[in-house]
Amino acid sequence: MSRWKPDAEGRLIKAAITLFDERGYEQTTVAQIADAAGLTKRTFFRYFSDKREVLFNGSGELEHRWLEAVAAAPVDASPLAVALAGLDPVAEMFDERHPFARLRAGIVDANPELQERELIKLQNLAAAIKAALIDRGISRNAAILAAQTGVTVFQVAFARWVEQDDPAAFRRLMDESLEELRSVTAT
Amino acid sequence: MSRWKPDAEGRLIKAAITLFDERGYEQTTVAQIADAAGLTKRTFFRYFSDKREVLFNGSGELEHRWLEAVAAAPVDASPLAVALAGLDPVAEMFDERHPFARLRAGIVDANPELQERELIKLQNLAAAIKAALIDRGISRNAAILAAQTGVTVFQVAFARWVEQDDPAAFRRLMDESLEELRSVTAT
DNA sequence: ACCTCCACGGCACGTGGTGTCATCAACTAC
DNA sequence: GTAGTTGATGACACCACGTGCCGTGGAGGT
Repeated sequence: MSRWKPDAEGRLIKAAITLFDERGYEQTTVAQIADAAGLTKRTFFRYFSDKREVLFNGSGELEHRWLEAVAAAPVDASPLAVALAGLDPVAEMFDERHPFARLRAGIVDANPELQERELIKLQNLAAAIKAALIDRGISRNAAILAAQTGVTVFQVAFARWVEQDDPAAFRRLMDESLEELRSVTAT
Repeated sequence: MSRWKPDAEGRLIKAAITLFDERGYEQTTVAQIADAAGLTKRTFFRYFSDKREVLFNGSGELEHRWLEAVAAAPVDASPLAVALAGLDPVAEMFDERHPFARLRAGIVDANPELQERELIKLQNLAAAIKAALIDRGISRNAAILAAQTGVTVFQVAFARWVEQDDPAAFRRLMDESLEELRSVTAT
């Protein structure tokens, strides 16, 4: 028999989300999370660099998928089209996580610290996309703006997807947001 | 003779920036800042809600100026034009603060915590602009995208302004960024 | 002469986050 | 099967952030 129960990280995430949802983020202590997962505070910080990070487990996969799609985009595509190539695999990734995303969004929306973390994750994503665009020979200026615009479209569409009921609507909402952005910037 | 030296807040800000620049943000303690300003830790937290906030003194004025300009924009202006109306008074505000902005940008760039705070300030600004646009009768969707786009243009132009040498170039850099954004989204 | 105000000091406390060492099942080597 | 090694976790001490609470004493009014 093994010395410890398996999947310590998963247990911590599950315990954290449950407690954040029940009592709120600030009212929940790291020690309480660790305790609920049958672990200690010290172990929590071995898996997550800080208390917020336990809610941002999926951000690595998001960035990974997005960058893969960017790398696979046609060579003759426009900067914005390349940046937006990430939207397809990302939409696919979210289709099955609608209930979880809602729960998590409720927690994040209720706490400024978590919103800050969410924003810097998005900025890191934009920076990575920008670097990929520059690698493709796109100018620095166009790369920044295309990457930032792509992430903005994602951000807006994500917010809409969370607050409506159709889990499969993500891709459509992204297209709509992009179209609205074009119409706004055209004037 | 008065019991305390005047301008406690200003002394705290000055001491903080000096110490952050010399030793780095994380290596500087709130107690050290307060001590350098001839005050105590407790008093620091009466002026600033947390350690980061001492670097974000100007954000209130920035938002105020921007929103004033939005309110004063012509009734028939497009959503994006209204959102961008804030760029003029804001550019004017920054002309005289180029050296300070550089010093501050160096500190912020060296620390993720501070970048998070900067991002949420920008998001709050975008949210305020969005609300102002909605008040003017602009649709929710267009308001979000116009506000977010306006802030993105500001953000990009600000970064360029800090890294180049002409303190008066802000307005021009904003126009260039906007033009590049139009060209990126048009394709 | 008295009173009220209020900016600040002082102190205790909870929590986040880290460095360091101990523990002990599982795995490896022979 | 015995010995050594590895690696996830516990245990503990510690520091800095941030807050609640009360004390203090000059400024300014009556």
